[in-house]
This record gives sequence, structure tokens and C-alpha cells, in this order.
Amino acid sequence: MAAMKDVAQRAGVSIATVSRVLNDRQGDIPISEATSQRVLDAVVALNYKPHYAARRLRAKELEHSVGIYIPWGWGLVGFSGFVGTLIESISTYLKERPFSITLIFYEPGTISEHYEELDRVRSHRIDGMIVAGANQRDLAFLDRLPADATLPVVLVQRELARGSYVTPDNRGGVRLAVSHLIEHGHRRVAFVSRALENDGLSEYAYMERYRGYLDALEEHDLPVDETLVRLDCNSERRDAPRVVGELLALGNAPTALFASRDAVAAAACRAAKVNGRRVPDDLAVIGVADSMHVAGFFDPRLTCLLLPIERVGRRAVDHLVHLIDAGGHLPLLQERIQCHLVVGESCGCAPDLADQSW
Amino acid sequence: MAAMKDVAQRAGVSIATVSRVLNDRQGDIPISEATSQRVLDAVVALNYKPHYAARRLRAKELEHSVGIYIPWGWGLVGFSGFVGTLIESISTYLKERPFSITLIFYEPGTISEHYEELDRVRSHRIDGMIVAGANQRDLAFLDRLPADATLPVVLVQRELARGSYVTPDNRGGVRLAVSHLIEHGHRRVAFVSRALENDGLSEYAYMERYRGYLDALEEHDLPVDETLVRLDCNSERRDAPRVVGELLALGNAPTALFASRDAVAAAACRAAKVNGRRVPDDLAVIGVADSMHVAGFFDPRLTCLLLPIERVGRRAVDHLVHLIDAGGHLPLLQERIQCHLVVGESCGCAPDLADQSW
DNA sequence: AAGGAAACGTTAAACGTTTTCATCAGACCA
DNA sequence: TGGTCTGATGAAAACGTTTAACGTTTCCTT
Repeated sequence: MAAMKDVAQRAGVSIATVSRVLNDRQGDIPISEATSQRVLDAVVALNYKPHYAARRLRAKELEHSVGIYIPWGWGLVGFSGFVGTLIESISTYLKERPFSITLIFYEPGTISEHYEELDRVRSHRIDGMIVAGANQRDLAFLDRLPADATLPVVLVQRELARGSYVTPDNRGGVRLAVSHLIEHGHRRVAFVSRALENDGLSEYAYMERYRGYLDALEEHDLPVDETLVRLDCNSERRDAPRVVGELLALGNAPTALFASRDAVAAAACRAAKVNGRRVPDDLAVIGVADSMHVAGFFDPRLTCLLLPIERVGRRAVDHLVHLIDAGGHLPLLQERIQCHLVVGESCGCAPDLADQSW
Repeated sequence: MAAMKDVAQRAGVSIATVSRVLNDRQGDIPISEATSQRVLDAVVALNYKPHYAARRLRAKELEHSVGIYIPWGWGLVGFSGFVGTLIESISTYLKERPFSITLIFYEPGTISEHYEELDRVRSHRIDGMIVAGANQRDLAFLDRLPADATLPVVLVQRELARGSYVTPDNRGGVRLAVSHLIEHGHRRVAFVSRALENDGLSEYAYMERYRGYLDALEEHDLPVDETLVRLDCNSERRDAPRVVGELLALGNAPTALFASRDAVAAAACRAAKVNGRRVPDDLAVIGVADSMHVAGFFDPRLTCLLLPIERVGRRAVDHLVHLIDAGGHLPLLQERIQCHLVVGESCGCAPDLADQSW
């Protein structure tokens, strides 16, 4: 593969001249038109391509790549695909910018141990990172960074006092959704979620959603009925039908159900039917969605609390790029983005099909 | 940031010794335990990390990254998320290998023009590429590669005589699924798909699916009824309800429907209901799915032709890594992987819930 | 005691760039 | 004629590694 010196030789100039022609830094000394053309011709003739590693070694250029850290288990596919939506959003924004995307999957709780991967960063293979769903233990690495190493990091679906983050307002959103149910007359609203802790560490987003539920009850002076709160629905496929069945079998069954994931909401609809109830008449259902790609095809169309993942991704990468441009020195960005209730047919109100989110 | 010479200085040895301690290439001269330890201590003390660019410049190491080329518009999220499933599969396999994943989104038809991105490859920022859903025009770049540049490339969802590919057997799979319907007594099976051409170039996978449909009819000596073939369903949200409605309004309406995407199948179920038909009794429905993450939550559970994307991804990256290891010189791998019919409730047979794919 | 083979280190040359500094025509001016 | 400026170019030193080639010691044979 041709190197600069080959080009220089062919064009009959020095290697320095070639570099100058190729980079034409403004403010630099000028190159005559003729020489320039000769160099360019040689470049084409030899099919010369600059060697990134060499360039970076010398010029300390940016790597022009951002890393997205994704916990294993947050499937890309699935009902509404948080990760997929996030990546899609980020890539859309980056389309205009000269950055590529490096995906790094991590075992929850191990980012900090994963120094190997971090080395990658520190060795400048990526210029900054967007970290999705980190837990307490993962975040330890932030402290371990040498004080001078201003590695641009933006968290998503996780808040941290000393870090930058962009995250959906899980808590406020759920409060909104549950209030919606209450205000439509429901007094007994069940809350179905996966466990709020995993491996001794809290699942931040789910914790927040639960808090939102409590907020809504409190706001409307409703008591918390422990029997209506199910935090043991870890698999929508295996657990959801059973959990919902048990709720419906209660002497004092709920008339509404809020699910902290849309797949659980879908499973709930099925379970209700199996148990001889109609949705939404006997049981109003609302779920949380990362995108509306699926909910609208359901029967009934699912009413969903739509997390603004699209915007989250855009804002996160936006800030990350700014951070990178600024050399890491920028005030913290801590943004909680409002959620939006997309009203379908599963909650009993008139579905709002004009909603752009469908 | 500490460099090797700093480590060397602190440990009181030469820079070469440091390198040897760190790399301990076998066959190289041995280093005493004491020296080794001193170096290692210095490394820790200074928090030294090797500089990738420098290392690569000198040692021509691999970049240890594979690029996945994804056409814009093949959403990561969605009903069954081809791209998401693919990435997930690839990342799972790569978990064991020291490769990271670089995502490169491209406008369909422009890979070849996109020489900029290709330069990235040629500049060794990635060691090989997996290209999803390339069309005729995209593939031109393969010919433009200099003869000596053995850039490892594996295609997915696209076959090419002179290239390596791993792809689901779209044609055979659809033939299987449609035959299933016919063998259960249906004589009038509709075929609903998006357009088989886009921008004058064929949509390979969809073309293949249509061929599979024709195969099945021919195999069972059934005539092709043009009115049952709808290749104008480009948006499952906007077009599907109308198209299915029109099919059901035919004097001689189909009793079964094969949809080349699962979202269309879902939409068809809804449309059938709206038109007063029951699924599967009045209309049996089968769709094509990239994953079963959603189909099982449907009511009725969708019967799907499940594309083996998981295996496709695994095989593709497997071969790619082999190619990379072998320096690009390996016989072509051309693999078509069989699909699997996951029987749910929408086609009228007894649903096979024991199927592992759900 | 001489010779020679380990065992251990060092020096220095690459790798392909960017960039500082020097050089060298010629033009212009006094 | 000599001096200064200007516009164009080249030489060479970095950047942080790897590694071939070459010196030392040390220690074992004979």
C-alpha cells in the first residue's frame, strides 16, 4: 500500500509538501498550483490513502468514534427495544457528523472491572462514551479515572449527582400515567414490575417508576395496597400471565393495571382474557414503551407511557459531541426528559389515533 | 499520559525491556523475575496504558474491530427487528473474541460511493465487514477493491456468486410456509408484500420470498391468481389495513394470507376483525419474523416463518473472523440457512407451544 | 584457565505521519 | 551592488511503539 513517501517521489516533491497539499491547513505557507496538482495526480495514480494510526500518533487527532455501552440482557430487540431505539436515534444524529459508533456490551456491574475495555478508550480508540443503564457498581469507574483524564461520558437511564446524564423522566411519567387511571375513576390500580433490585443493586429506572406510582397514589390520597403491588414479574413470558392471573383472582381485584414494561401490559391483556375479563372494561391497562412500533398493532391497541428515547439519544450524543469538542471541559448536563402518554384502547378512554407517536 | 519511556525510567531499565516484559513474546530472550517485577510495579504506579496507534503503526496489528454495514431504513426496532437480532447475535459470538463492533449505517445503494467510509476500512480502522441487505449498486464496491486488497467481507440477506454470504433461506422458507397452508386445505392463499423493487433495484429478500410463494403454488398445481398477489404494501401501518380490506372484499376472497413481514400479518389480523372475519377460521394468517419476541404476545398468537437470524449472525461473524485470521485467503462461504415454521394460533392448526422458539 | 554458551540488556532503526525550522530563489528597494 | 522581503520548498525531528542486532555479564565445560 502506497505511503506518503511514494506519492512524494512520484510527484517529485518532498514528503512535507505532500502532507501540506493534502491537509491544506489554513494559515500555513502556500503551495503553488502546479505542485499541488502534481501531488494530487500522484495520489490518484497510486491510490494513496492516509494511514490513520500514523496520523493519530503524530497529530493526536480525535478517533472520531463514540462508544455506546450496553448492558447484556437489555435486548436490542423485543417489544419496544430501548437499546435499538437509542442506537437508532444516536446514529441518526451522528449521520451529519464524522463519528462512527462502537458498540460495547457489558455484563451489568462489571464496567469498572472491565478495565480492558476502558483501556480502549484511554488509548483513544473512542473519544467518548454513552453509558446505558449503569448500576452503582458500574459507576465506580468514574471515580477511578485519573483526575486529569477528562473522558467524556454521558449516562442514559441513570442519574448521578456528579455526572452528566440525559434520561427519561421515569418517575414523573409513571405518576402521570397512573394519575390518568385514577382520574378516570379507578381506585384500585395494580403495579406490576420486575424486581427493583438485582444482585443487591437497585435497577434505577424501575425504582423510579415505582416511585412514580407511589407519587400518584399519594397525590390522590389513595392508600397503597400491598396486594396490588407485584414486583416479582421478571419474565413477561413466564411470570406475567401468572402474576396477572393472581391479581384478577383477588377478592378485591384491581380495575386497572400499570405495567412497567409494554410486553407485560400485552401479556396482561392476554391473561385478562383468559380469566374471562374484558380489556379495558373490566381491566384498564397501561404499559411503558420505548417506542410505539408494536403497541399500535395490538388488539386492543395498547395505551403506553412512551419514553422519549429518541430525544434522549439525540440530546445525549449532542452533549457528548460538545464535550468532545470542548476537550471534556463543560458544565455537567443533567436532563430529565418528559414522557408522553399515548392513549390507545387498553385504558378505556377514547383512543387518540391522531397522536403522532403511533 | 505516561509512555513507555516513563515506565522504563522509573523502573531503571531500557524501554525495550519494558516492551518485552509487557508482551513476553515466546521465543524471545528471557527477562529476570526481579526486573520484570520492577517494570510491572512502575506500570501500575504510573498507570501506564499502551498507545494503540503507536503499537499498530509499528507492529501492524489488527484493529480488532468488525464493521457492520446497515442500510438506513432497516430499523433496529420494530416488530421483530432484523438488524437488532443480527447485532445481538454477532455481539454474543464476539463476546469471547477480542473484537468490538463498529456500526456503519448507509443509504441503500451508496456503499460504493461511500468511499469515505471504505477508506476507514482500508486505513485499518476495522478488520472486516458484515454487510446487511446490500443491493446491486452497493455491491459494485466489491469489484472496485484493488485486486491485492483482500478485505474480508461477508454478506447477509443477499447472495452473490463471487462473494461470501450467509443468509436465511427465504425462498425455501416461504415455500414451506405457504405449502403448510395449502396442505391444510387452503386453495386461495393471498401473498402480501412490499414492492419487490426499489429505485430500480430488486429487494433481494422480498424477491426470494415471492419466488417461494410461486414455488409452493406450482408444487401443488395451483394457478397463480393475480388478484391475490399484493406487492404494494410498503407500510404496514398505512397500507396493510387497506390492502387486506380489499382482499377480503373480493368476490372470491382468499381463505389464507401469507405476509412477508410479521407486522403485516399482525395488521392483517386486525383488518380481518374490522371486516367481520375471524382469524384463523375465516382467514388463516402466517407472517415472516426475524425473532419471536413479539408474535407470542399477540392475540391470536401469530404463526410465523422464523428466519434463523441468530444463526445467520453467528455463522457470518464466525466466518469473518476466520477470514481475518487467515489474512483474507479462504474459500468462499455461501450458506443458506433453513427457516423454521413456528405454529401459533393464527393459521388454524394446533399451536405448538412446546416449540422452543417462542 | 580458557572457551563458550546461556542469560540479560541496550541501541537504534523502523512504522507513516505532522510540523518546525531552515533554505533558497528571485523580486524589490535603496 | 548589496540587503531585505516573500513565496515556495525541503530536511529533519518528533509521536510511542516493536524488534533485530548487538553487547555485556555470568556460569558451566573441558
